[in-house]
Amino acid sequence: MAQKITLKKIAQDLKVSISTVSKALRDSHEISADTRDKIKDYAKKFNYKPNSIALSLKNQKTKKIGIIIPEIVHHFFATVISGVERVANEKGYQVIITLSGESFDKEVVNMEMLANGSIDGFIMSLSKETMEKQDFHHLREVTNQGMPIVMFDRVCNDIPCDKVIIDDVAAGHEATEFLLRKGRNKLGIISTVDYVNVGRLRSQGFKEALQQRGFKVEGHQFLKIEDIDNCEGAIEDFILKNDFDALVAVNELFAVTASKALQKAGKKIPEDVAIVAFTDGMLSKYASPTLTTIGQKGEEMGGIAAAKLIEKLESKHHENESYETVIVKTSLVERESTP
Amino acid sequence: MAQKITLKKIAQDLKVSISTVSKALRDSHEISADTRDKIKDYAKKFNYKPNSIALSLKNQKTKKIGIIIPEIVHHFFATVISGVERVANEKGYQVIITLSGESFDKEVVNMEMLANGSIDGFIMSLSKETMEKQDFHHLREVTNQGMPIVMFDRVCNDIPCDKVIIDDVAAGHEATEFLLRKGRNKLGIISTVDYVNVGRLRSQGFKEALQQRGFKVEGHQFLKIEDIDNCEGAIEDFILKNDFDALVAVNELFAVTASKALQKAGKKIPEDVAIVAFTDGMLSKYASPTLTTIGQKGEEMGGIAAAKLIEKLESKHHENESYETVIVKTSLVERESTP
DNA sequence: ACATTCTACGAAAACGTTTTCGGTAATCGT
DNA sequence: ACGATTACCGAAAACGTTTTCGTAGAATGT
Repeated sequence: MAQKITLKKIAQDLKVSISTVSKALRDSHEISADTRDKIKDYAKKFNYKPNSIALSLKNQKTKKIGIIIPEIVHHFFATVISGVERVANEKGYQVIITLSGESFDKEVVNMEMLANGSIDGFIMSLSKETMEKQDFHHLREVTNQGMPIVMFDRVCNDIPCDKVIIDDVAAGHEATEFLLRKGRNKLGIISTVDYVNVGRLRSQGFKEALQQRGFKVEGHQFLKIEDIDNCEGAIEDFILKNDFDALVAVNELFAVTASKALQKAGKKIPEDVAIVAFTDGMLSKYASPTLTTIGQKGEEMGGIAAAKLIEKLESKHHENESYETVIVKTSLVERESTP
Repeated sequence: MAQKITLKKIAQDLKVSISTVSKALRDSHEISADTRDKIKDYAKKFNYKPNSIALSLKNQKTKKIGIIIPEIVHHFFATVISGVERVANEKGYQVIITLSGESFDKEVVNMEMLANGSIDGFIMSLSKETMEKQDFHHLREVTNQGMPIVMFDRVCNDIPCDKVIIDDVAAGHEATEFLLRKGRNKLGIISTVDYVNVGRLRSQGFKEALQQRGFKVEGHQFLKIEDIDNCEGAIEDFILKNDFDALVAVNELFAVTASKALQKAGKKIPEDVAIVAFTDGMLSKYASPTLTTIGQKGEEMGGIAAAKLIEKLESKHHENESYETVIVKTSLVERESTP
């Protein structure tokens, strides 16, 4: 009903110029106390708030940061967003979210839409398809225009930008070493296909830990899942065909699926088989038995990513052309799935 | 590096006017084929994309919709966002997300920030504090300015707007009736405090179903949880002090917590105690035993909310001053926690 | 009394678009 | 050959800000 109030309208109603209104509201010394108060009262009465679009256009910055992630219905990504939102808000920024749905094309389209002035910078985690194709032209285009990107979790090294990751190799190593110290020696790992960084790197850590302890590492110890939504069959096969006494799973879903398959096969957890999962979320906390996991610190990663991006945005342009990769420390949370 | 290219720059480089460039790019018949092609080639070469901020300012619409939800680290809300994002994107809209963190003040602040021209309309679910205070002035202010709101899940009736909800009473009824038909007759319900709509209404459905079947309904059958993060103690008490043979829980967390407490107490599920939960998510699917739940259709709700909002936005202003409440049908998914 | 400094305000540019309105040629019709 | 139409292009306004600059009158200094 009541149209949005603008500087112009206030100026007309009060018979002063637009400049005067603007200055009065910003407490300029150029304006007499009388007119200043008059204008401020009027503005408050009609609940004036400067139009952020106009400000964005004028200032050439939007105070918005764009997020592109594969999925939001995924606890880890949700925690990251939560962290980004928290520190962004603290610094007066808002967050625009788009979802790639693991599709390269949608990632490209979303980037183009956001890069046309809608935002000041990106925080993103690459889609599976992008990782697979290794096609990063859309990222390069954006950085070439001078728009900063901070990548997290699923990153690539071909683009000059800050990155926030966990040391997946070290984490895989830690999970494996933990199981070895518990006296287990027939280990398997349930991972993703290799083009997904996290899967490959955690598997590598797994391998290194075993080799360091002098164990032989063989192919049958590795299961690489392609379709995360249909993993039951593969996992069941995997645990039945092998005689593991401990499993590492690169995410909760694989872990709980394995846990169920094992129990169905009459194995006791953790007595017969111990399990360590990644990505400490709901499932780990509430599965039966609860799962020992390596936490991925999504909230923290999001917060760091946002802080780094905003720092770049607010440092006087170009000055700071160095890029950093922050490695977030993981932490192992012991629960019932390990002895 | 390479500065963003604008109409002005193209015009300068090609020695024509800005208007000519704009028209050429939009295939105006006023421009000769020669200059049109020349301009289009140049624009394509430098990857020109119209600045969306400038467009927003000119058109007085941003093609963005704002979402305000209590938490994003919550499967139901994540699915809703996913649905909103999907249909919004289909219709050329983008999504800005802010989190209230269940805080009234943050909800107000976020609304004010977004209402200053950043978006064309709201989709939101109220924070717990807002429900408790029953203070909706911020919503009224926004609607008074002519900005449409669509509320979902946690709604209020004091504001003229579209709403998307599930029929919580009917759903509570359905869950209860389902258990009764299975022959159970000592039922309890684990719910939230009453000012949270969904808890109150589902409890009401529970009550009605029992009364319809001629059962007496007593206070000891109801547990109302205040602090969702510390519910174990209360739930354990509840199931030990009562001799239930079936439980309704208004969310997954309560259900799985109860399930664990019951098993710890030596009860078998579903033989001794059956459980029906709400909000079909990860936990229901992967708990042990898996949980029979009433799905909340978050994705669908989000999609409907977005569709209704965009419809309002694109109907010629003011014409359509009627508001609708869409009731999304729930569906019961049977799993192991019921016989 | 005259030059100088303040005080208080307005005009206008700028951000990047789109669109309306004119205007200048050239072409057409007769 | 003369008016009318057409093809093609530019100027300018508008969206809502902020900011630089200009300037009128008043106050001050000598």
